[in-house]
Formats: sequence, structure tokens, C-alpha cells
Amino acid sequence: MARVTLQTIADRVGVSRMTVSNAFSRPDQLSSELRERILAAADALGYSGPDPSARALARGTTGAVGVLLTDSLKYAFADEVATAFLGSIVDELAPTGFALTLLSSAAQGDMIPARDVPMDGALVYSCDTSSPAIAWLLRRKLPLVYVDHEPEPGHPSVNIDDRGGARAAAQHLTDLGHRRIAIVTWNYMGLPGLIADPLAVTAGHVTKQRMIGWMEALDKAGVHPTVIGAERMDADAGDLALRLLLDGDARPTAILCFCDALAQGVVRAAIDSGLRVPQDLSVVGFDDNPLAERMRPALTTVRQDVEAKGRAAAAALTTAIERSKRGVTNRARHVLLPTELVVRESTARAAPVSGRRS
Amino acid sequence: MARVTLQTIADRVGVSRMTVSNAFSRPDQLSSELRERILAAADALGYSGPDPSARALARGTTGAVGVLLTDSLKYAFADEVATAFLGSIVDELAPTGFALTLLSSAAQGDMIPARDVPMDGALVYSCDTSSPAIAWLLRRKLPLVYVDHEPEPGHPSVNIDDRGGARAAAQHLTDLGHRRIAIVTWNYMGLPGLIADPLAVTAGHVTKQRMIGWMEALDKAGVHPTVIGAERMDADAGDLALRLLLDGDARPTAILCFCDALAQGVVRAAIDSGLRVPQDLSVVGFDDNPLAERMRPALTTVRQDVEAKGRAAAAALTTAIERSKRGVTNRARHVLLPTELVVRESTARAAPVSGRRS
DNA sequence: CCATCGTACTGTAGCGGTATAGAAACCGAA
DNA sequence: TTCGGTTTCTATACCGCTACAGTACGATGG
Repeated sequence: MARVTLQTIADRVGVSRMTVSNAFSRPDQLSSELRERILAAADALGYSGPDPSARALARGTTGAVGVLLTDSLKYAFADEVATAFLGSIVDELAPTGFALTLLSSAAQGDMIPARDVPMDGALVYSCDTSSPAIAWLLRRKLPLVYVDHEPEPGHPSVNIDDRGGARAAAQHLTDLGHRRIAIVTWNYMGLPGLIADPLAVTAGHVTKQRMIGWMEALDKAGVHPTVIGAERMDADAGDLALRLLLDGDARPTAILCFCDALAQGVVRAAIDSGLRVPQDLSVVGFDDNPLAERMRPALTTVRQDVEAKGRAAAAALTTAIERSKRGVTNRARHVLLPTELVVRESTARAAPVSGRRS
Repeated sequence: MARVTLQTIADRVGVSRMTVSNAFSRPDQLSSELRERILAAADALGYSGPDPSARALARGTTGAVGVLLTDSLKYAFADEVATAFLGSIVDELAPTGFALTLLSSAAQGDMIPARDVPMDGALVYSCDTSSPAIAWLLRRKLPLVYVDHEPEPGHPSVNIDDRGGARAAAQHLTDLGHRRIAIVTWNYMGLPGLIADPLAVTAGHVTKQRMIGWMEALDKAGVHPTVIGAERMDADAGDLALRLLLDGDARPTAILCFCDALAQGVVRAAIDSGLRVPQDLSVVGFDDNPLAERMRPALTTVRQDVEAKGRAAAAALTTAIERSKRGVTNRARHVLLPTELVVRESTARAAPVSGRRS
């Protein structure tokens, strides 16, 4: 039994293929009586509607948008912040009818998702700014929206105020009288350990912005932080980072963390080492992961509205697609969402000088 | 400037379009010298490789597979178990070069993802067995793998031993001497509250299997459980369920929960109500969500290997696609992964009769 | 020296739709 | 009756690529 196509149905009903196509895609183009007959015939033949691939070619749209993630997609599903972001995107995308396709940055054999997967547009949420995958997307001239990336002229972008949030977090600590402060940041692709030149961290835009924010406030207070790079963004990496810090000669009284997951590890390791949080050590996170509120002590952190970020990204992408379809070329909007310091229980006034036991 | 296609390049280099196609897709079909020239010309023209949609139509494969989720995709991203499952799938899929497209069960306007999104196959992980989306996928004759669904002859499936796990959980409680036992299950699409006829719960396969398992062990011990249906699968729903139970006349000494998220809410509400867990109330979860180990008291639960489930599902799908491409029609394999009771701190021997304060 | 073979490339015929222009039939108004 | 305007359906020309069956030609072998 050969495959059922529009032609099969057309022959069966005795009309042209075009009319069958219209029956499915443009109901106003034929009488409803004929349409009924056509649909009935299609049903009888087990036709499942116009072939999506063929339609994609003819119409020039696929009905799916991509989201470019890191090499290991798994990572995106391990992180509560990332999953909330993705969830928010799909939710916002739902009414538009777009499906979301997950794209790995990595080439897989001779398949390069960013180059070879059919889609109408894409969100770039990869961390590595220089990824060749981004170059492929650009080359395809797909409507693109950058998220948590250095804003690029010509493409819409969505960011949060990483710098301002980090600055507020650091200033919170200096306001509390802390002077021996450490930073546990994320050193993607780098080895874990001490970082000599904080502002030279190679990783992505977000890492850089947060570092700049922290340093702005610390510089103002004349504080020179110890900076540790964590290889991953999970509690174990935070744990490791704290142990490195405790081994050093100038134990910090407060720690700024790149994200809540790292902060969780830092707190856990601190408690395991007999330190009291916040009495002996203040810890600040970033993101306001749901985890932050559940932790004991509840984590002081910088809140970002991940839901809003997802919604903004999805909305920006759909309008970008809409525009490119109509050939409109407005200026690309760059969204910057606010961040907010949330003070909970993991930070306290620095202990008086007596605390200077090294 | 018109679009660059194979023909553009062919004209430029002075070869046939077919040769250019081969340069990209079948390098062994031409001399490497000519191939280099073609690729160089393509590069100069800003060509980004064969158009994925056109290639999909001509080749009959798209390079993406779908995963059919519930109506609200967001839900899938809120649940730690579901995200771990998805993460595991994408990881297993990565080396095969397939991208993963997320499909909502719901129609969105006149777009029905299951019908209209190009893909080579799909995982069915929707909860609603009777979803029209599944019917669309079937109609398209796509290679399909059912996950956590009633196994269907003719299609591979991946399940865990829900029934055995539930039975072990219930027996654990009866072994501990509990006789007043309640069940907090998930009553998808139903109203929250007391369920009179536990085995008639309408929801999906998993719900049913777990219920059967629980009842098997309870029946053997002559226990008639009180059954509460929760509307969602989160802590708040568990919280609500426990309050309903405490309002009833026969307070349970132990509770079996459909999942760890519900169990968390149950425990939280119990503690809030002044009950000690496990001394006054034993609680058992299901899934072994990472959460279970983090909780205090750490949760006794039934472990399922979500990673393995994801890997098995992805593997089953790729082999199903492979087979259908080659027209092979072997018998579909039905995978059943084991579950295991993990006893932690949330269950204890039933208090002696003195505990019968109602 | 002719038959055979492998390599390198080309021509044609689709894949299964949709856009667009146009033909045929029907309608009410002038 | 004529004529513009609808409504309904059709013919044709793509969309951009790939499968497949060639053709051309130099190399191999007896």
C-alpha cells in the first residue's frame, strides 16, 4: 500500500490536489460540502494531514523553534534555574503553536544540530559565546534571541541585571563590616582553584558581569577578595571551594557565590567544618533558586525572575520571527530585567576583631 | 540578493547541482580536489549547508525526535523526576545526532504538535492515555516508544515495576505493625479528596499499578486504607491531603504517597501539626527524588532509576527508528525496570495501642 | 585490441506540499 | 441582456534537495 498523499485523496474524490490541500489548510477556499467529503475521504484512507516536512519546505516555516544549550544538554536539566527557565519558555510558546527543540552546541558525528535541524528561529542560551553553533545559526540567518549573553547589535537580547545584583550583594557584606571576603565563581572550562586576576575570567557574559558587580562594591570598600573558580555549578563544587578557602592563610568571614547551588555546598561544608553560618561565616548566593528559601539557614541571595526571563525570551523570539517573515527590520530590543537582593539568614554582621583566628 | 542554494553554487563552480549536493552529503562521490573547490565557493557565498527542510523532504528524515508530554509542558519542568528523565534522554540521544523536540498534548489554535511537527519518531510520556495527540502520532505511523504507559502490543515500551515497588512499600508498613494506613495518590483531572473506590481511579497506568501494588500488600494484612487523591504532585497538595486525613475520624499511623514531592508536603504538614515523624506517623514516598535524601527526616521511599529509564527509552526509540527505516518488523520489546524499597528515617514501628488517640 | 571495470560526474524524476493566477459558474444590478 | 463581482475549483510552477540510473573515460586484463 503506497503512502497516502493529497493526490491519493484528490483522485479518490475526483478533485484537484490543490482543492484537497485547501480543504486542510484554507477552509474558506471551498464549499463546506465539498470540504466535508474530502475530509471524510481522507479519514477513510487513514491520512494524517499534510506532511509536516513537505509543508515546511513549501511554506518556509517548520513550526518549531530551537533553544541552543551547552554541549551537554544534561546539564540544563540538572539545574533548577535552567529548568525553570525552559519551563517558562515552553509555557509562553505554547499559545503560539511553536514546539521547542533542544539543541546541543556540540557536533554529533557529522550532524550539527544548529546547522541541520529544521526550525524557524532560536534562542541562544549557550554559555560559550564563541561556540561554532552560534555561527551556524547566524549563517542560516535565523531569527535569534540571545539570553544571558553579551547583547549583540542587530539581535534582540534578554538579560538580567547581573552586575547590579552582584554589586548589591557585595555591598551588603561590606555594609555588615566584612573585610575578609571570598568569591566563589564559576570557571567554566577552567580548572577549579584560585583565580589571580578576577576580571580576566574567560567564561561567559554572566560570569563577567557578576564579577564586575562584586568588584565595584568591594573596591569601594577597599576589599581585595580571594577568588576561587568552581568547575561546575553544584553543591559539591561549592563544598570543594570552601575547603580550598579554609586551607588558605586568610580565612574569609564572608563569601559571595556565583549561584545558589554553589552557595549550598559552601554552607554545607562550612557547617561540616564546625563553622556557624552566619555567625562565623556569611554566605550570599545568586539566582534565588527555590532551594535558597528551603535551606537552613535560609540563604541570602540575589533574586532574578527566571520566569519573566523565559517569557521575555519567548516573546522576543516570536516577534523576531514574525518580523523576519514580513521583512520588517526594526531595531532589536535589548531587555534588561532587574535583580533584587533578598536578605535571609545566611548573612550577619562581621564578628569583632576577636574573630581573627587564622 | 536571492537565496543561495545548491544551484547557485553549482553555477558558480560550473558543475551540476548534484555534484554540489554530493560534496556536502556524500564526499566519497567526487574527487577531493573538486570537493574542496565546491566547499570554498559555498563558503564564499555564505551558504550554510543544505536546507534542513528540503533535505528532510527529500530524504524522509528530519533529525529530530519528539517527546510527548502533558498539556502543560511547564509541569514537566517543575518536577525533578521528570527533568531528570528528560535530561537522561537527551544525553542518550546526543551521540545519535537526534535533537529532542518537546510536544504538548494540547492543540494550540489549529496547530497540533503531534500532527504538525516534523520528526522521525516520538516518545510518549504523556500521562493521559487517551490523549488525541497519541492518536495523531499513531496515525502518522511514526516509530513510537511508550514510557510509563500501559504497554501496547506492537510498540516498544519502557516501564518501571510500579506495582512491585508499591507492594514493597505497603508491606514495609504492615511489617512495622501499622494497621491504620492512608494512601495519598495522584488523582490527575480529578478533584482532591477522599476516593471511595481506590482501584477505579481513572488516571494513568502508573497510578493504577501503584495502587494495585499497595492494595495487594494491604489486603494480605487485612488493612483497609483511607485513600486521598491529590490534584497535583507537589508539596502543597501533600500538605492539603494530610490535613484532610487529620480531620477524619480514624487518624492513620502511616501514609503511602504516590511520589516524594507529595510525601514532602505530608511530612511538613505533619510536623506543623505537632506530629513526630516517624514516631507518630510513618511516611513512605515513591521515586527516590534527590529530595528524599535531603529531607529531614530522610524519606523512606521506593527508588526508581530515572536515568536508566531515560536511557532505555532513548535507545528503544533509536532502534525503532532504525528498524522502520529498514522496513524490519521485529517484535517490540517491553522493558520493565526494577524498583527498590529504600528505608530511611521516615518510617518506624507503629506505636502501641496507646497511640489510639483520635 | 576489445571487453570489463571502477571512478567521477550529470540528468531526470521525484519527495509532498503551497502560492498564485486564472477559468467556470453563478449572482444581482443596470 | 449585459456586465462586474463573487464563489469555487483547477493548472502550473515552484520550494531545495536527494535517489538513482545513467554517461564518459581512463585503467586493467587476457
